[in-house]
Amino acid sequence: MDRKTKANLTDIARATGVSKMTVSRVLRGASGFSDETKAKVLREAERLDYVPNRLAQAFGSDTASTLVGICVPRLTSGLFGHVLEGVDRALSRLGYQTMIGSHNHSIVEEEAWLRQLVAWRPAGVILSGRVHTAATVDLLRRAGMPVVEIWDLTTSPIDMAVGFSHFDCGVEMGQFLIRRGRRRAGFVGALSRSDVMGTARLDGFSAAMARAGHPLVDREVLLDSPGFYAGYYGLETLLARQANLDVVYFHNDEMAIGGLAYAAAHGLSVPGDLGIVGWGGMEAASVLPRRLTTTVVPTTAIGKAAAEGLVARLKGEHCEDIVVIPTRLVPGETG
Amino acid sequence: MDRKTKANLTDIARATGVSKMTVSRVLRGASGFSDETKAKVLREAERLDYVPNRLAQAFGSDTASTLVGICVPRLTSGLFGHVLEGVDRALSRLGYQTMIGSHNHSIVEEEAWLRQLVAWRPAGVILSGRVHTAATVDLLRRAGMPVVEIWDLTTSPIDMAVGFSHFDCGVEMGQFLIRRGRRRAGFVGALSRSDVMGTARLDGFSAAMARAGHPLVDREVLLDSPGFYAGYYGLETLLARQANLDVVYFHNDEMAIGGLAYAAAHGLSVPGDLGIVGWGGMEAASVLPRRLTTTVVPTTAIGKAAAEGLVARLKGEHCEDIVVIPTRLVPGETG
DNA sequence: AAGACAATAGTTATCGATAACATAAGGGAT
DNA sequence: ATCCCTTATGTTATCGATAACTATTGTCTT
Repeated sequence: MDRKTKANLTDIARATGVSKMTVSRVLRGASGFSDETKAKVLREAERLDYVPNRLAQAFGSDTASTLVGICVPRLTSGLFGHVLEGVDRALSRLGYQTMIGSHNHSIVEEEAWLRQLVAWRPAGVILSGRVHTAATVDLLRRAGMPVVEIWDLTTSPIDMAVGFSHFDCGVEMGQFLIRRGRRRAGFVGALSRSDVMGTARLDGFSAAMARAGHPLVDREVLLDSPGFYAGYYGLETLLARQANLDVVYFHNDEMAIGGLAYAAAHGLSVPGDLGIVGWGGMEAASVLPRRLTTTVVPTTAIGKAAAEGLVARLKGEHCEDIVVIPTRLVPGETG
Repeated sequence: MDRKTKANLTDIARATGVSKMTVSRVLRGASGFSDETKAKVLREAERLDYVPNRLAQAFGSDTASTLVGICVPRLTSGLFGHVLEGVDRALSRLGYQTMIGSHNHSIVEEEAWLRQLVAWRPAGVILSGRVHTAATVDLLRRAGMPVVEIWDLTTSPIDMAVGFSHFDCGVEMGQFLIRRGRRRAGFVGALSRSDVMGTARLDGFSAAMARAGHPLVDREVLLDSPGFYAGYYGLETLLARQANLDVVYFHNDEMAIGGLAYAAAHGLSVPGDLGIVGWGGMEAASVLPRRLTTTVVPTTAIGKAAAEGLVARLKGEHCEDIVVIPTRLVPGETG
């Protein structure tokens, strides 16, 4: 790992007999050089396997960084994987690089990650959710870079926001279940740490049921990661307390599928004895023997829109502060 | 986004009345300053909200980069999400930042990503698989940084390798099914582009069946992403050609679950009429009414080992070139 | 008391690219 | 012919941190 293993502008300049400024101009595609010079420079750059030093570029100019950070709650979630893919594909197509982080639903960890990121003087940052520490917000304002908050919309974003309202997702599902005749609803969640977005769905759901005159009967919220097992055992615990629920709203589809597994294992007929509905729209949900009733979230589209909005702002193009990417309640055969 | 919005070493030096070299020494924790100076410097750094400029650090010293790149086939795969989480958690704990990329099973896209990465002069890189373009290998050798190839082991890694043998996974499953009395096996896969690792499993499986005297009867390989739908329709297509298979090995668990859905929808008893086995060990597989027979891959452990090995090498500590993270065939109730 | 040495500090040069300014040559217009 | 552009190019300074060197103390040894 010796210093000077790579060719730089000076090497190309020496090889072609022009100044390194001219080389820089050619390689950047700026103006001010003859076709002949351009050809010579490009030929030598190729021959010397020139790789531009982005550290030097970003360091020297302050506007040239092509680094974008994105922080999501968990990298293991199927939904965030798709968001990440949407972001990364859009960014790399536009010539940017993606630095990731995960904070496990902790805004304190998010802040710690952001401090590390800011040290790299990135061009912009994408965060998940709309709740952040005061220091995070302060850091972002002082950094003066574009910020996109994705996943949960807010009416007053730090800079830009792309996503949908988790509260409204809950409301919509509540209203849907009321229309389907459900009256005694429960909720099973796994709100590890402070998952404010999952809580927002529960709040919306709860509000809708209450407004319809049939308030939420009971809830079981595990301190666990919101996966299949948590859904299975969460439902078991809830039903042990409340035998006569007619529907259960789950934190997400993974948990709902866990709930379906519990129902199947204990001879409960779904949706006859009990309705089971989820949230998120994981692919598995639609290929189950009985299609899960759930809210489909356009994950990749959110990632793509966030990345493109960020880049638009970087280029000084117009971009809406708030972009709504609507979710879609898909009635299945389980609720 | 003005230049000079952030305090730098010179600002702290001015505020404390020492040279910026001394400030640098204090903040880096190097030696050569009094406790009194240290206290003053730290106080001012705090007061001025000093954020070190990693661009300058990495640019100036050539050994100080704390940037590590990782490229996986797809960010949307549940398995790679866990790998990524393992990598990112280990790296951020050790003070490194993670830059991601995905190449959709194309070694040409991997090369393009690597070219972008190398321009950032990263401390190291983690790649997936053991097949790369010649230019990729060349680029890596000349970059002179630690490289970890994960996921599929090779006996001659570019630098280091962490993972397991996909071929052996296939062999093991073949031998297992033979022991269970299966004789007429099929395979359903979705090898988008050149998924050499999926192909290696098929090859191993095929070899094991042939060696036992019961060669693979038929295979259906879709040009699609290896998800639930592909498993569902892949099995349908395969069974249309070969009615009397007694077991089907799927590319992965998602596809196997799709296959189970097809079997359920068409009145096939599993494993009575047909065995269905997968690969990967997604959480869903273990909570199905009938637990899927599959190979569990310790994804997070692979990510963690790769990250820690890379950092060990960066720090000049000893680290094995090849780290085997064994997979585990878990007999379920479907095959 | 002189020399050796450690502790604490400052000075200078450097990494690679680029912005800003300077220069030189040529081409029209008057 | 002079002036004023335009085009092509070179020069200088700069970004922030740090390696490598130098300088100044003060302390300890013999």
